[in-house]
Amino acid sequence: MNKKTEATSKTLADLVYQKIRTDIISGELKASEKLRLSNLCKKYDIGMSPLREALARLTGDALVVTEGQRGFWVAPLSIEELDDITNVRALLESEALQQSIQNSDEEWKDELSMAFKELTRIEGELKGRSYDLVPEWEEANKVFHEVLVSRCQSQWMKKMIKILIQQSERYRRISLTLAESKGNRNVHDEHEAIFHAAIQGNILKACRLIEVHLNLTTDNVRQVLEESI
Amino acid sequence: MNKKTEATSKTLADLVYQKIRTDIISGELKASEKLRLSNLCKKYDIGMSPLREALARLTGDALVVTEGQRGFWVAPLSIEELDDITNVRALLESEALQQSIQNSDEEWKDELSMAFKELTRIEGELKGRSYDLVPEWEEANKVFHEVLVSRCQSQWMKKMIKILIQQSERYRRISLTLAESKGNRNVHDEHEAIFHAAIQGNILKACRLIEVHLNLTTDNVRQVLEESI
DNA sequence: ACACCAAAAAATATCGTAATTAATGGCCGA
DNA sequence: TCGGCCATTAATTACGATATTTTTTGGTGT
Repeated sequence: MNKKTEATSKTLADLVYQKIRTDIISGELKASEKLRLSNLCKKYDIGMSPLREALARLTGDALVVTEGQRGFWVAPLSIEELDDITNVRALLESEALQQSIQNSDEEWKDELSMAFKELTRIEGELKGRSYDLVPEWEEANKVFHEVLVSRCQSQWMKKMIKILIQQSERYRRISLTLAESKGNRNVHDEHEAIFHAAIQGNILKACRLIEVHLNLTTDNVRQVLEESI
Repeated sequence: MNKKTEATSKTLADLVYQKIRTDIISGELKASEKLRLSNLCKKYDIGMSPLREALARLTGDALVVTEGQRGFWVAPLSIEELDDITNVRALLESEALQQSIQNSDEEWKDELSMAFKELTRIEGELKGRSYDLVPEWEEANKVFHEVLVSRCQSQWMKKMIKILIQQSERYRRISLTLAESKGNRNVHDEHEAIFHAAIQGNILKACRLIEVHLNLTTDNVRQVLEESI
């Protein structure tokens, strides 16, 4: 069907999987929305086979739910699940951070410093404006959190954290489209505190701080969600 | 193709997903084995479409791995991963047990007592023979562990524990086909200790015991695996 | 004769389309 | 109003076409 799909070792199923995942997390595909296969075929310009494969994989990520012979839906959102996700994520991410700090070396500290510096730089350029939905900040924020736990040796821990972050992101992104986030919070200071504790090897403090950080983010999201329901 | 598939709200993709999963966990499909699609079509008497869907879902469970245009393989086994899985499982399962105990009520204690009694009964009937691979014992063991964490409110915790148990099971089952497990261990006593601690609401003790229990099982499996590699 | 590479052939995975099967909704009669 | 029946819609699956990877083959140079 493609004449010379150069530089593409990926399958169409892969590509559409990523596209749909992005669209669910961004909220373009709305929570609980029915996913009609023929519509998606047109929308993503693709056949049934790769589409179904992609949806099957998204079901594994809990971004899509499916029922017998009745089709697929975007997974619903709920405040209960948001809290659940946050709790499990805090448990896993603080454990991963602990291990990461225990395995830390100079290289890690350099990487972390650079990630924090980059984040700070972007925040400076935004001069007071909200960070949310600014792509560069989103990316730098993601990198900072990834580097934090990067020295954790457990592949399974990382795999699960990845899924949970995906879920959190969906809640956060969707809450941002519903209302401007309340500015009574200094995310930069939270990051800075985590950064210093991590660099200093203060495991307990770093873990406590990251748990607080996750919970504060969730508090924001929950507030918006509660109002909008 | 089926005239009246009554009592079956399940799709073919569902059925073959379960079959293949069972065969991977039991070891009938061997670790790292290449899964040739046409072979599987014949073996499970099914078409490509539902087969591919099933494999996509199994990829999400990390029981199958896939690479671009090169197909599917049964996920490989390694001692490193076994240890990884055990550690994460211990972390999550002891947290879940803690929550379960905190939410415990009389009904839970009854259920747990019954599950333990049933397990004990079956062990009595086996009179010294190894429990492993005896279907009734396997089932009762599974039920006991499930009831233990059943009052944990976190759906995500349970979802992840389920995946990890699946993985552990694969390692355990496969190690049993490689060698008779060493009998220098009293699984019944371990269960009994966990049971009593849980019933008495001794959270710390119960959590410590279940961690030890998981690690002892892994020690057995690791021993067999090390020898056979 | 042997290693190395290129090109053809075979095997296999992937995908689009069409046929099959099940669920849904409306209509009619009780 | 309540079922039951049929038409419509949609999901599921089979199958055939295409693209990709792997293996084999044959040729070339050392």
